[in-house]
Amino acid sequence: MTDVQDVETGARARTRRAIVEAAVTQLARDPGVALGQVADAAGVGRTTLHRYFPERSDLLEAVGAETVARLGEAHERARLDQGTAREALRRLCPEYLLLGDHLTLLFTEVVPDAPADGCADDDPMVALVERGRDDGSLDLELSPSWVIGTIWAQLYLAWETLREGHESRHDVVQQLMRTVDKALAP
Amino acid sequence: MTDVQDVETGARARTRRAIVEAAVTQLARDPGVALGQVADAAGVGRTTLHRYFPERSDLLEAVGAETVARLGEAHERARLDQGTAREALRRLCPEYLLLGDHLTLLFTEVVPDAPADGCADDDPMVALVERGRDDGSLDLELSPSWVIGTIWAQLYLAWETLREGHESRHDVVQQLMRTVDKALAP
DNA sequence: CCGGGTTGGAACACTCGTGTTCCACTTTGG
DNA sequence: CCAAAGTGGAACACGAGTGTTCCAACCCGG
Repeated sequence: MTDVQDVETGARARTRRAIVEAAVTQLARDPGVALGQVADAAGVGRTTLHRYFPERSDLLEAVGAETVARLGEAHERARLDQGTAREALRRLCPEYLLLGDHLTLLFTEVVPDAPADGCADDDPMVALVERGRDDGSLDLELSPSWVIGTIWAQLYLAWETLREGHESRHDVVQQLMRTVDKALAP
Repeated sequence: MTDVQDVETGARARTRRAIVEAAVTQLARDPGVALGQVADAAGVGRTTLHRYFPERSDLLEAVGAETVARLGEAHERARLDQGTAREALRRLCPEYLLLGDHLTLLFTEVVPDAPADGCADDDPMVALVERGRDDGSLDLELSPSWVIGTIWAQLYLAWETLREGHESRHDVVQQLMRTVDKALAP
């Protein structure tokens, strides 16, 4: 039983990581990118890529797993269950922004079975928003799905702005927090 | 000299419109959609589609022109130069929302030379935001490009929400206006 | 030093979308 | 009613991406 999280050392593991990372970058740029281009970006031959991921869908699955894992880490670091929902949200946004291209993948849904923008029932974001409505830290006139959608939309804007390179991360985070906070406060 | 805007009547014009409209819908769903699928959606043969638009780029160009035209009409209807910038913005949002799938095309930039999210200098949106910063109806701590980005991001969210069909247009417009207004007010 | 593990390139067959040509059919306007 | 315009389908060549096989070269550990 070779689990997804094998011994992440040695040549094989290193090659595998390189391919997945390159795939994340390239897929974020163009969802229909050719596998040969991913291989080039990873610095490996196309043959090698196919050795690790026989079919395109296998690679997409691996990328999805990686994204989900990163998402989970972000949730942990943000300690979502501490303080009011709004405070938790203020910790969560910068963490999400660290996901980089994974944000693009989540937003454009190029990846299979990755939790799309607030569609999963076990999404911590859903629970967080529910809590925010209870503790009065969120605007009750906005539906939960709209609140979640707004957060994702602004996160995407923040990441795109950052990727363009015209504004510093500090400025982007500042404006992201300000916008989200004002929009969602009661 | 057969201009883009011919006598928009007769069989040819009707067929042409059907193809372009189908292309807008299909391209919004999948930017890499096959031309055969566009032809099917338009209710014409693939041969006929190629008769009107010899190459894929020709169709994309026509779709882009259509989008730009619709955008212009929305700008006119919103009477951007009347009242404060914030008032104009409140008229503009619902108009933009009427653009439907064209919003998706603008947002995902599948179309050539269509003014991407606030990248064009002659974009009325840029002028509007400049005015808003002058007349004090917009938050000065947010950069102009962030303000424009926020508007587009929320518009896209609104359209996607509407397209899902879980909320009425009235509710969506209500939440869109409330969110944008709160986020961008000083 | 040697042998297994790993790699990359060449070559191949296959699928799919594209763009083209040709021809028979239907519609429409004079 | 009849010719011209418009249409749709079949068939074709072509290119690009995919997935596979085979083999020579390389690296690293025992």
